[in-house]
Amino acid sequence: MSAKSDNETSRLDEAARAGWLYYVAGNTQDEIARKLGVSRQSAQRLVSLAVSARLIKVRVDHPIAKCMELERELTERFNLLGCEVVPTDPDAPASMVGIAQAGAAEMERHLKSNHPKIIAIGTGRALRACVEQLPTMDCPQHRIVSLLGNMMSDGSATAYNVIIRMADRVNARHFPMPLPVFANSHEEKTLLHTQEPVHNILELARQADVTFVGLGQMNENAQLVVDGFVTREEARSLSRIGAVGEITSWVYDREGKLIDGLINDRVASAPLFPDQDHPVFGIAVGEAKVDAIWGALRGRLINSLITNEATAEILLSK
Amino acid sequence: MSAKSDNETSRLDEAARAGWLYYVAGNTQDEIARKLGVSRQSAQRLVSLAVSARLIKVRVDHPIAKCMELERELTERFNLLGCEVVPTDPDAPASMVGIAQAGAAEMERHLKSNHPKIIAIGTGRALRACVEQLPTMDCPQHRIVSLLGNMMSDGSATAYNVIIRMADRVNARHFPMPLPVFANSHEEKTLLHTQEPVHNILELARQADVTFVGLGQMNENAQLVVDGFVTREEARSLSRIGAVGEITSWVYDREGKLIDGLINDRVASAPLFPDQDHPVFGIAVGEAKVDAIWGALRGRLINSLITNEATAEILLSK
DNA sequence: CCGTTCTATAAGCAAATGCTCAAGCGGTTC
DNA sequence: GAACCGCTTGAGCATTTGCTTATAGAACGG
Repeated sequence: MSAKSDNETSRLDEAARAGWLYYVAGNTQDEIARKLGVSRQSAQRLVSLAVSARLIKVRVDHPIAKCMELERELTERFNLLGCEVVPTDPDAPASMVGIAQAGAAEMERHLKSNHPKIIAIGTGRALRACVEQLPTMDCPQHRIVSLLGNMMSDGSATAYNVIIRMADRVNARHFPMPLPVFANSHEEKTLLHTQEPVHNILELARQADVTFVGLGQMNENAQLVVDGFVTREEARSLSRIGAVGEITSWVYDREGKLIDGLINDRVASAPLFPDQDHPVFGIAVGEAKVDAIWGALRGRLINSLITNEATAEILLSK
Repeated sequence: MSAKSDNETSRLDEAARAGWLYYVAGNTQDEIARKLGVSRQSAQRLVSLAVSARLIKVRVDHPIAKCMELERELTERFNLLGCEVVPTDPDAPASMVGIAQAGAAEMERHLKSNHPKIIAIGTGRALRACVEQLPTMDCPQHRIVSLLGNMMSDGSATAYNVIIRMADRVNARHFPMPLPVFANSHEEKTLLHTQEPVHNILELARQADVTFVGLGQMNENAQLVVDGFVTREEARSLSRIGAVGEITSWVYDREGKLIDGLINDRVASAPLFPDQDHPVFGIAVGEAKVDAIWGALRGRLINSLITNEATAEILLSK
């Protein structure tokens, strides 16, 4: 199934062994070199390969008081099903470091279940980072369904194809959405949605046991603008009429209400089901996203949150 | 409940934060020092505290081919319910490093269950090492029951009081066995076992959902001899009539059959229930233990095994 | 068969890390 | 109030690590 050569596999195997000797058994790289019968440089390379191939998983097993407190406050204030707040690196307050690990851990919890689950996935930088942190596993019992297509209207694909990467890592059945992000008109969208396969996928998404989405801010730096789905001009008008964020391209205001008309008429993504019982994780960090997060929480477009300390503090100070 | 001062707690909190910045966010200790507003030396101390307080958990997430293969062979040959083989440090083939982590991970799996479980525990260096690796958690739903007392016949206690440490770490109800390891006679043992509280504990042990025991070899270096429960002379005679190992002080031969009479008449530990459906993990490493492990597996005194590569290889070459 | 390419090894160096020791600091004892 | 104890801090130093460059050998293709 995998295209890896024996060569590469045994190399990873050696790397795992070196990583084990280094991180678990506490050997120095010199010792590892001797024990494995290679040069110190090779040992160093093996260890660093083990790290970069994400064979080495580190977690901090201590409830950092501040983060716990923020989780508690957020959960209470927004009646969340789940909430995780990770420490912030003061130099990179909007970095995905930590968030990615936490998100991956949450995904892993669900994936490890023997009970078959439907896992719905949006797109975006945050989700991509999370999926990159997933270990390779074997989960044929689960189904991963995409909440939105990743086609431009001309048929070309966008960068953040999260679902393919995820399915690849965890070996699960997956259902990418064979649609553009935006239809050319409301009518076209309706038409697309009635196609049999699309209909099935939308149905799966509706039944998802757990959902993970990224949150986009709605201003001139919006991902929708960067990706070219929405013109700078459109973004400005959306912003002017109160849009603060988007989830799977559904644009909403500070109350978490979807904006009527405009581009929401043409969004081909699976509809959002606010206030359901199954967890819907929003994953986002950074001051720029605070309004988007706040709106999504208010309108219960999401009911679970993964963010960092700095972002959580701003959210709670509003 | 805990005797930790606020001071100590906040120090651990800082340590966790430093550990997070170091291991997860990949900062250097200089950067951490700056971000946390302390000297580099303090940062270094915090990081090393985080490690020594076992806040930092590292696991290698790669099926090392050799170990997998050994697990498969052992499982097949001895029809095991569970088997884990960890890499061996060539310089310390009988070291608990790795074994302890693997054992702790197995324990953690059971402890994390919401469903209340009865977990039975023996004693010994291996089990102690495993328990030391457990994170602190809160598991009031489970019951931990000791399979044997830890009293000398004069009432003094022995070193490896595993169950207390374990219960302490995971905050579960626990049932130490209020008995000496050996009674003075078979009659006394029978009498002791009919006492109400002892009877209850034995009953709990019988119902255990999962059991963890260490395996002792039976020669002049046997733990039973070291601890002074058995004289060197007795050990020699046991060895002469075929004893190869002991589990919770029950002595058995190379077929895994309990040795009739002699000290087995006086063992006050919970009886062994070979061939049950619930996992009974034996944890042991080292060439010296191979005969003991082999016998226990043959007689199905254990049905699951945690050991290391080197030991597994010798086992399979027999 | 030769040249090319790739990889492992070796040497060396700068940065990062871990450790030791002495000084400082707060509290306690006499 | 002086001496002392325990603990933390800061400085210096030895070790370890990550990275760069040079070289030798193996693998490959023509």
